[in-house]
Amino acid sequence: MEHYSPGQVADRTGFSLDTLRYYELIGLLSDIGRTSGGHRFFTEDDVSWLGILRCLRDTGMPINRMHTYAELARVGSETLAERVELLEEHDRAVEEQIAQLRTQQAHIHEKIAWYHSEIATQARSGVDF
Amino acid sequence: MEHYSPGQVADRTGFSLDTLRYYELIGLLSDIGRTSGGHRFFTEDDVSWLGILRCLRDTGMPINRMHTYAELARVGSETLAERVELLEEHDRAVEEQIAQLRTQQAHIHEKIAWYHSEIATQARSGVDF
DNA sequence: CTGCTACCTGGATCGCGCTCCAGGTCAAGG
DNA sequence: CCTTGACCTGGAGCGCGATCCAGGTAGCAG
Repeated sequence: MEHYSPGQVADRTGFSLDTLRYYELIGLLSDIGRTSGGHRFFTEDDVSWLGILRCLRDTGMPINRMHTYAELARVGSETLAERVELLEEHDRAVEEQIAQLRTQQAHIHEKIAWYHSEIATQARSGVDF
Repeated sequence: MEHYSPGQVADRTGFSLDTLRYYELIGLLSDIGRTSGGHRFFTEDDVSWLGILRCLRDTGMPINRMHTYAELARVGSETLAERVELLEEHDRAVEEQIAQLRTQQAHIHEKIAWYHSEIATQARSGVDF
């Protein structure tokens, strides 16, 4: 127990096998276990770390930033403050991103409303040939 | 008046000169005016169309979707219904995107809170060498 | 007319984040 | 044992959305 094969981890995290290997390659994952035959196995901790990566990735954090975070985590507890700062900065970026989306969405709404009135006008003028 | 040089349009829309040319090339812009010498000039309509493109792009619409929209717009008023439908679908996608971001942001908040408590604990235990 | 900047074209290149492939090895069920 | 499917490695390739470049022309201020 507490060991997962690459395939199981792919299923649980939604990352592809290739992505898992890629993440290890570029240093987002480290100290991934290996069987005597060279096959990877993941621990519960690895899986929850992947959960964090997924969350950061899905909120648009670039890989080099995730890499910084991973390196801080690797160092140990003396980097807790730096890590929380990085997350807080990212949180602000996410907030900003949402605000931007809302603003642009408002423009889309205006455009949609304009289309509706245009369509209504067209209907009234009897254009249906 | 009512004519803008590529450089002016770049300034006003925030798209680079290269991007303007690229958008024309791939069919997001059409019937862009040319001087006798072959230099482009943009009308007020072109600029506002670019405003729409910017809005769609910034909310994550892929180019091939923008292209569909552009083609519908090119056809004329009989595609109004299709265009509004496309925008409404995109609007739902944006809504979804925001919801996703909020969900993931909540996880980030949890993580941040966890870090703060961890840091507090570490402070209490007097680790400051 | 001269200079100078803005603009032109076609095509190559980039950065990101994977994704795919060939050619092989491992490991578990029958 | 043997098969079969999951996994391994190194490296090439992809899709998107631009971005850059070389070598040349337009067009305006002085």
